Amino acid sequence: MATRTLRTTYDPRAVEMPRYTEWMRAGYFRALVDPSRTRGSSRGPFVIMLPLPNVTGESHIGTASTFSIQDVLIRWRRMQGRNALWQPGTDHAGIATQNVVEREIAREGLTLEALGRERFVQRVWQWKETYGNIIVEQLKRMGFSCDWDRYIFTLDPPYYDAVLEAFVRLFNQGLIYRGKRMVNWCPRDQSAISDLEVEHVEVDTQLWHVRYPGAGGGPGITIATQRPETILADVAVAVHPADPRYAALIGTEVVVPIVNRRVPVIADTRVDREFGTGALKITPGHDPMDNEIGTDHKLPTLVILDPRGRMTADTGKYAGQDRFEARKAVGADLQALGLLERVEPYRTNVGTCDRCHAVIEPYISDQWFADMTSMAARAAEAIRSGRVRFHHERWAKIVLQFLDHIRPWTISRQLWWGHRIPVWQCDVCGERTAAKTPLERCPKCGGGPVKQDPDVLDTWFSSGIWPFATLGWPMETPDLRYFYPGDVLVTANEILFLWVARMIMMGLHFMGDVPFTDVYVAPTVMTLEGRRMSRSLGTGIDPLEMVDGRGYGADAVRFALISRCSQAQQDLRFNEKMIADVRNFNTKIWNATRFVLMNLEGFDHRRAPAAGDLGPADRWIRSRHAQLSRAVTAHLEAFEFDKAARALYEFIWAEYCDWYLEMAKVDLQDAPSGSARRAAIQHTLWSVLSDTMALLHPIMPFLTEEIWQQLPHHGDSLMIAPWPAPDPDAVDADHDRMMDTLMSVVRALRSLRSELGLPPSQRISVHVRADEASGRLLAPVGRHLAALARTDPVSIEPLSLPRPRESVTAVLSGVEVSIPLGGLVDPAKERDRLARALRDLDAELLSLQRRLDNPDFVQRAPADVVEREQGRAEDLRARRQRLHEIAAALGDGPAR
RNA sequence: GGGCGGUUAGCUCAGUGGUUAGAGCGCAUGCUUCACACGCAUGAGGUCACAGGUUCAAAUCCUGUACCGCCCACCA
Repeated sequence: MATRTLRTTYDPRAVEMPRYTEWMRAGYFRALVDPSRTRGSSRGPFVIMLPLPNVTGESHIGTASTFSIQDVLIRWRRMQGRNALWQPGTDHAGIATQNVVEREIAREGLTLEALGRERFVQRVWQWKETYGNIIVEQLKRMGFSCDWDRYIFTLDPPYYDAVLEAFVRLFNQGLIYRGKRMVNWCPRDQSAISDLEVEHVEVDTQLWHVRYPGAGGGPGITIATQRPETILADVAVAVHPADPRYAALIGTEVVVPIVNRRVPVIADTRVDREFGTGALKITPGHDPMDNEIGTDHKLPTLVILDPRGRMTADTGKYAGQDRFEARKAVGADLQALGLLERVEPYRTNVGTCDRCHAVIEPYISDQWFADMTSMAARAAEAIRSGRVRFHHERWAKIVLQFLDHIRPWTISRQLWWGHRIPVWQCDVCGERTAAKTPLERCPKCGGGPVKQDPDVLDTWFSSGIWPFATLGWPMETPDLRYFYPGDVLVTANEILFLWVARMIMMGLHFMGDVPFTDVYVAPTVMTLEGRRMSRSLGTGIDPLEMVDGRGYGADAVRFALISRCSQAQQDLRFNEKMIADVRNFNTKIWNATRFVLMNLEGFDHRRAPAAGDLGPADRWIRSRHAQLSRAVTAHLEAFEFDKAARALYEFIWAEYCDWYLEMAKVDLQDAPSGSARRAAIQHTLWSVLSDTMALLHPIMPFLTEEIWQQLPHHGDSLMIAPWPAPDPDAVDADHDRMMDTLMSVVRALRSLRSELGLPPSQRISVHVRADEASGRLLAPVGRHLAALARTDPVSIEPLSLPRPRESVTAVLSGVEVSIPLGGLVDPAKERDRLARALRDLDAELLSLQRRLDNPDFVQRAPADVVEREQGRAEDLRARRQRLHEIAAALGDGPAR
């Protein structure tokens, strides 16, 4: 073939997108039911459900990292021959999307009310058509090999139908019920949210100490509160029954300031005597614990805040004030009344809405709840029995903790964008009926007109059925039978409860089986300072900006993230430099390929080299490659992506490029064109590089495909090439040892050269003297030794021969290398060098000898360990002896 | 308040009982060595957070302490 010339740098921008288009066109991402590839077989299905990004989503380093891991798994399994399905889609993301569009219409001076439900929902659809594909395009740009033909949006009609089906079934099973409860209310979003959507944040606030005078004119009781505005809704003051300070007051009445309401002093063990004054004001309308206490003591519930968090009309002068405004106003009035004893600074947690960050209001309202108790128990059992495994396994404990303490799930949202709750209530008899198709009349009383519930479902309710609803459920489709249950779920730890736990619960409930067997929890990507990456904080790295803006390419971003995804860490500190480093790695691979291509004239891959035609370097790199291939596969199987990436990096750079290619240069010089020997070298250059590209492909699909296509004899895409099977026969301990010896000799020579200030351009003559074993190892690579150390041709002589005079010598195990310098040897420097070498050797020998002199060690340590240490000691003593000889020959031997 | 993780070279991290603890980056020195200066070579740099303990042997196992981070939690 003709020599190809390639540029010395690789431009990912020029190749990545066109290549992706080609893959798409070829249909490589597609997964189809194939009964001949049976479940559980080596060619059977392998399924990953993409953690569906929000339609409002944009490229984010966190998604880039979890999705890169998924693509590694999918591409690797696909190459292994599995029928790999990566199911993509996007989430309608109820509150998030509604907020975005609400802001949009607000800019036009419109409000929700003015627009009306139907027109608003239409607007959101319009918005979705315009912007909803951004995230999909970004995923494609990263090279992710999802089966886009199967792309699903959670409000697509079939998926919508599945969501309603799930609701109706749970409703009819009595697992969904309606109730008037205290829920987490977001005054900004005007909706209930679930416990999991509340983010607790630490804030500095104040603790107000307020006196409630006794109804009979006594001093009364002083309480401590963070929320003086809720005093208006107080219905009691509670103290601990065993608190001597207040024992006499229990059963008496005190007067709530401002509203002058007489309320009882009650006793309840839930009061903490240590906190504040030990007396607790009871506000059942605005505090969860007070609500419980109020219920138990049959106290009335007063409400003084409206759904927007403003004081209600019946609060007199405070009516209409925001809760925080009212807090100050009430505080001032208490002060004026002389009932505010003191205000102290106080640090505490407040609940905020995870979408809009408004402070959550505990609020009593009518909502739909799902009772998850039995589902959680089954999910917990599945995890405990190992049917679902977590990586790292510590996450299992955390999920179990959640499942073991499961609480009712508030599933209704007072929004317009989402799956509308399929419940119709009869105007006449009040009966509520769940049905997938709209009802006209009440089925209970037969005639009453019905109205549909106005609320929509929690977004996470619909994503909980993602693993099977995407495959056609509730219909028994071939897809569902073939692809469910799936295999791996890769996600960030922040949605373990919101999503992962719920998929396990729903999968077991509706499908009778877990949705996946392995959950890999990816680390959270942080800045170098340990701050969360976030666009709003300006601390983020935008992967797309790295890929195209900075020109590093998708491969570099993927490798940089994956090589640092260790299971042990829950954080991943990351910066742009790490991506730039991978770009350098890519250039290195690219140039190694150029070198290989330049040396493939006349190469025919069908001419498999005979064993005798392979040189020592060829055998060594084939041996190392076989070991690499085994290691990479094992690491991927163990979800150790960082180790797989590092093994590849190490092999390519430090073994293939730094040593093998340099040695191959020597071999190519020696092997005549057209010879079998030359063909063997070419075959090694080509096959090791090709197979390494295959191993690297799941992590860096674009560069590896590009090189695969440049290398001769690869017709089809690397995407569908077989995963390299390690060749056990290639593993060659003798040649591994040979190279170890060669490397240490070469390094010793380079080190001497550097220390003596001999520039690389200066050829030097060296004497290598070796004992029998080392001599045998070095003899076949003498030419390489000379080339790598840039010396005149060397002959390997027996160690028993005398050292050359007037030379400097490095002493290795079984080998000595000497550089004759004639009169240029500086005895002082040389003595110094030898003294340092001796000092290191002695230190090592000393600690070793101490161990060997310890009878406990010799008796108790395993025999092989003792034997090895004895061997080492012997070697060290021999080397020390030689160093002493050299020093003695110099005269004025170094002080011991 | 409960739970979990981390602490190893200037930085980011490997290293889970057995050589004198490693890598990449950064730093220093030298190099237009015919694939690559986004490179090559050589080198400096660590009392493995601290204190106890177990063991013939501890960065590694156990206990405690400190600091950093995360999750859960109705002490107002």
